[in-house]
Amino acid sequence: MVINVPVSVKYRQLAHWHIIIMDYTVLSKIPLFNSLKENEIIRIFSELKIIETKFRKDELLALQDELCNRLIILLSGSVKGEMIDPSGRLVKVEDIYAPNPLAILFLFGRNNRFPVQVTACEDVTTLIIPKQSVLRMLGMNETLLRNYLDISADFATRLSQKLHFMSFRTIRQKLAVYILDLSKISQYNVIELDKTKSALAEYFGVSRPSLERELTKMQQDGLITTNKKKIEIKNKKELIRQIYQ
Amino acid sequence: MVINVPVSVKYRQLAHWHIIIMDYTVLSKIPLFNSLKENEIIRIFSELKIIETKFRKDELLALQDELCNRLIILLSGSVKGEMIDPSGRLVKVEDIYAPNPLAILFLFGRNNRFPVQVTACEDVTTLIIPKQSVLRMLGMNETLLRNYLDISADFATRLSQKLHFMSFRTIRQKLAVYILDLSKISQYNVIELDKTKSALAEYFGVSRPSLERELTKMQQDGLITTNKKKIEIKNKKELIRQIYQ
DNA sequence: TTTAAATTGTCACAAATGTTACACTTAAAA
DNA sequence: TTTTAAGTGTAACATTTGTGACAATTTAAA
Repeated sequence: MVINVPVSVKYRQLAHWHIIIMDYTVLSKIPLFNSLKENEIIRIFSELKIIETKFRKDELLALQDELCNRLIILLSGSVKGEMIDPSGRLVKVEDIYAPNPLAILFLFGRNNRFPVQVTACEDVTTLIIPKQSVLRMLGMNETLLRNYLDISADFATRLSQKLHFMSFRTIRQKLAVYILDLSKISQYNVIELDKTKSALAEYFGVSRPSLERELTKMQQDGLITTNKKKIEIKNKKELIRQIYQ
Repeated sequence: MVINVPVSVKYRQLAHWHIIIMDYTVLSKIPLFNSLKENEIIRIFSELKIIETKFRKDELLALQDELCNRLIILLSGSVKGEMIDPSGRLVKVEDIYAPNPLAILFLFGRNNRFPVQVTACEDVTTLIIPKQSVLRMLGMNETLLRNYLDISADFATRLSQKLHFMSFRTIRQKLAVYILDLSKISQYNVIELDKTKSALAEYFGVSRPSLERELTKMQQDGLITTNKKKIEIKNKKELIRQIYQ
C-alpha cells in the first residue's frame, strides 16, 4: 500500500495558495455550494485558500487520530473509512462518494481528530480547505453557513438513527425495522434488499447464519416470505408488533 | 403530567421580542457565549429575538418529532430526553444539565425534528432563540460561530464514540472498554463506577444480572477485583486483550 | 430512629446467538 | 466456454445472554 505524503505538509510547501479555475457546473453540484451564485463562488475561491488535490487508488487521504485541520470535499471518485484496532485488524466503517465532504462533523470541537483512516477506493479528486478558511468562508456568506449547518445536521441525524437502530436487541427486531423501512421507501409489500445478506449481517453486527435462521423463522411464523434478496411482507401488523417484543 | 403550551405559540403572541437584561457572569458561563466580551453579548441580545422561559418540574420543553425551530439553552436545572415507542413505553435516552444547549445537532438539516421528548427534571430556566436568530447570530460574530461549531462537534464526537462502543459485541468487551476508559481518566488502577450497575446495564443495553455475572467471571479470571462500585484492575494487559476476542 | 425504596449479588433455567461445517446457486473472471 | 469466487441456505452444537426470583445490603425518606 502506497502511503501518501500527509496533506498538511504538502500545502505548507506552497508559497501562495492556489486560485482554482473551475467549472461552475461542477462546483454547484457540491452540497456545500448549493444555491450559491456563480459570482459568490468565484469570490470565495479568490479570497480563500482552497486547493485541488488528487489521490490515486489506495492512497491515504487521512490517518486515524490525525488532527482534523482541513475540510476535504470529494469532487470525483470514492473513499472508504476504516478503523484500526490494536490487534492490527482493519474494520471498514463506511464508504463516501463524490460530491460529499468527509469528516465534516469532526472538523471542529475539542478532540477534532479523524475517527477513521481514509483510503481512496479509486482515483479521486478533492478540494481541500484549511480549517481557518472554512471558518472565514462561513462568516462570509449566510447561504454557505446554512448549507454547512444543514449538511452537519444530516450527518448527525444519520448517526443518531443508526444508534437508535443499534438499540434494538434481537435480530428479529432489527430485521423488522429494516424491512419496514425499505417497504416505506418502495411503497410496496415486496422489497429487495439493498445489500447482500453478508453485508446486512455485518451492518447488524450479527453472524450471517444467525441472520438467515431468523429470516427462516419469520417465514415459518407467517410474517414474511423470502427468497434470495426478495422479501414479501405477509402480515404487516404482526411485523410491526415484533419490534416491541 | 402538565402539558406546557408549545413554546412556538407562546412567543408568537408577543408584539415585540424581549430584551433580556442579564448578568454577564451568568451568560459568560454558557458554552455558546464563551470568550465573548460583555459588549458583544449585549449587542447580540439587543439585536436578536432571545427570550427567557421558565418551566416547572415535569413540564415538556419539546415533543418527540416536533419541528426543531429554536435553540433551547438551559440556564439552570436539568431535563431528560425520552423516546416514546408505539407501544407507549417511555425510554430514557439522556439527561442534560445547565448550562448546556439541547438538540443543537438537530436544529438544522432536512429532517430537523426533536429525536426525543424533553421533560424538565426540576424547575428550569431556559434561553430560547428562534432558528432564524441563531443563523443571524452566527453570522455576526466569529467567536460565537466557532463556539457553536465546537459544541456541535463535541456532541457529534460523543455520538460517534457511543456508536463505536455499541459495536463491541460481548458484555465483557464493553466492560473492558468502559473500565479502561475510566482508568485513563483517573490515572489509577482502582476506579469507581460513575453510574449504578442498573444504569450501566441499561447503557450497555444488557440485563443487570448478565452484567453482574460477567463482572464475577472477570474477577474469577483474575482480570479485576470488584466490590460494589469499586473495581480494581489486576491484569491490565489481559484486560486490553479481552477487547479483541 | 424507623421505614421504605433502591442497589447489589446470586441462582436455575430458557432463549437467543455464535461457530463451524457443508452443499448448493449465482455472478464474475479467465 | 470453463473456472473461480462470492453469495445463499441449512444443520448440530457451544456459548452468551435474558428472565424471574430471592436475599442481603445500602441509601434515602419519614
